[in-house]
Amino acid sequence: MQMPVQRRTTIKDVAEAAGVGVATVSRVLSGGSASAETREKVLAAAARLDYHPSALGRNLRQRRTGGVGLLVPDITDSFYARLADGVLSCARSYGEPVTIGVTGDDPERESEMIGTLIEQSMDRVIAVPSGDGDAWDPVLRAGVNVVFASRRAEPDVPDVPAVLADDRGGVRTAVEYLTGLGHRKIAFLARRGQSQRVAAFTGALKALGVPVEDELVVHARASRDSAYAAAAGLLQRRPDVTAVLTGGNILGEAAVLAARELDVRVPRDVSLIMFDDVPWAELCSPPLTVIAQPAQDIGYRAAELVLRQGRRPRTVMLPSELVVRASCGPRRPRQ
Amino acid sequence: MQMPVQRRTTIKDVAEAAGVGVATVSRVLSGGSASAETREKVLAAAARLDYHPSALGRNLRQRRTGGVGLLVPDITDSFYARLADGVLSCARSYGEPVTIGVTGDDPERESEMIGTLIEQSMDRVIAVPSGDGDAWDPVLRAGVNVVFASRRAEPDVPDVPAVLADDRGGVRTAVEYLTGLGHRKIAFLARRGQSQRVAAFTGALKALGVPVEDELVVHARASRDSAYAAAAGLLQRRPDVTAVLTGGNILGEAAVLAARELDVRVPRDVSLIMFDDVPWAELCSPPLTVIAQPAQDIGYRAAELVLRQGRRPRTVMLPSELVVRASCGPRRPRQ
DNA sequence: GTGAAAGCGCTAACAG
DNA sequence: CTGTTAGCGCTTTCAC
Repeated sequence: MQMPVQRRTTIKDVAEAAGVGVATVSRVLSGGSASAETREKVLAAAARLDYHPSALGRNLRQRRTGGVGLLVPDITDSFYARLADGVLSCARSYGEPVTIGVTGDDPERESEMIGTLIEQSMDRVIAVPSGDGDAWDPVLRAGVNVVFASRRAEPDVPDVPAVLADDRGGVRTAVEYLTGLGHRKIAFLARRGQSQRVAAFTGALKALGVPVEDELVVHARASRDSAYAAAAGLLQRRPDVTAVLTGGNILGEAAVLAARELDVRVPRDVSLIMFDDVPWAELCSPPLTVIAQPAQDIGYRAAELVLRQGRRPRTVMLPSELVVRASCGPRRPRQ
Repeated sequence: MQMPVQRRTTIKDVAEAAGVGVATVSRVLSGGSASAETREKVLAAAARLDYHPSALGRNLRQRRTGGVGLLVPDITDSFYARLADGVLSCARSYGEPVTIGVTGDDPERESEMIGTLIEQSMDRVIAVPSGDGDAWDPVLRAGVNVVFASRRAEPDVPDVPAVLADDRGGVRTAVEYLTGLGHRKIAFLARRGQSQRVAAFTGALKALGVPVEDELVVHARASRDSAYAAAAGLLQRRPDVTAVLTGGNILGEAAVLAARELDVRVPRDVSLIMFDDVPWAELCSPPLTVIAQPAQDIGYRAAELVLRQGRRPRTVMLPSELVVRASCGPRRPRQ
């Protein structure tokens, strides 16, 4: 049994039904000039036939795809989900569809997705770049409008605006808070590619006269497993560490889990600050002190930047904020 | 200063460069038959010119859009994020882009998004339907391939396959577990539209000979605020309730928060079971007992259904599982 | 103010 | 095996 597929109503059908030319229909429907009478007829016919203009035809003609592409490392990560939500929400108000791609923070996969996007003639892309800034070169030359969100590419791509949270400020505040509690052996659990935050971290330590140990900066890949391994490894290897700062909420989750597993008490044995606020930070035991970032705003602003044609500001910096809850305490040597 | 936008390389350019006709290029690139020599020339020319076929042209010609549309209530909800991740992951293996829309569980917004999708000529859609089954009628008649994920529409739309988790089984197991612990006053915090689960809930109670009180089924809207209000309201209004089952993780979050705020201890004063397992359920204090659903699988399977052309099974049911942690205890009257 | 016609980039007939 | 041709549905000159 075959589903009775009805042929799509086209602009031509409407033109015939209204007794006018196709050009007129097009004009009326896109707000061009037409006599009141004609407009009336066209609108009536369109409504009667339940006509929906085909984005395909329009886009082909205009050599561009409506809609925006969005590339995030992991949609399962609450931070990126909120960022995506911001993008979606802004795009909706422009009536633009958004096509999403997950890069897994893998430069190769990222290029692959970029390929798909330009194949779709997407001419506006928001990305949390995972990889090689060079990968963006062909895209830019193809005239695609790119905005980076949450981080820049490395090496940096000039001419691409970005919407960022103030990592530096966040890290500095956190480190000051921790040193204020007496901590000296502070570790940083980072995701690969968070060199920005790592730099801010070591910079903050130096500024406060705390010696920097390279070994206390630990890198993990994007996956939960890798995060857990990194966290557990750190806690076991360095019992002298009394405070940990994590570069993201997946890493924070891993740190809490690892600490619990290894019977390291938070905040008694080690203080913990996590990058990015998530709903569960408050439900956690103990409730986690975090560096909150306006994930949703970042997405929204990035979408605005890419959707609003006209002059484009170079870069937008949004504030981070230290939200103190109960995962930090005064330094008490663990061993 | 104007960005030097280079005109897109078209199939015609490649044809000229290779000294063949456009049809030949098309054939070679889509795996049709051609002499080894010609194929060579075409491929070389394509590579040299960095040619990427335009999906726009192809789709217009073929009267369909590659790619699949995905409609979820809230991408910020970890369950739907994981579902989306499953879809994305499957789609990627088919090389299909996915366009995502957030419905906010609002039928009106859902219709709006459906409109956008058919305007894009999307001919394959995966949806967690929020509303009116009737809204899907025009879509189906337009020949769009729809698969529902995680729930069906109401009133149900025939001919639309669905990938579901076994709600019924999950609820029954949970209720049995709770009654086994001695609980009789069990409340169900539901999102609007979860009539399936509510029915399973009351059904399970009846089967166990526990009297059903309508007032113990509380409905909330999709937002966190509404969820919190519902949870807090229930806990205050009915101090005789000793166990709560929540229809989703946002509601679970709200219940934990409300209980904490109202100084109701879990599981001492009230036992709590949440629908859907999320990473933070384990980090919560106490760790939450949950009905786990294979969110990612649901998405993946739904994508498979919609992408694999050919015979389409009616419906797929995936198992739910009760994961016992520490949020339930024996009944102890609260007042 | 309105219609006819020319494509946008591609594929599928249809000839050769 | 390959080239020519006719559109897919739409917008946009360009005449009238």
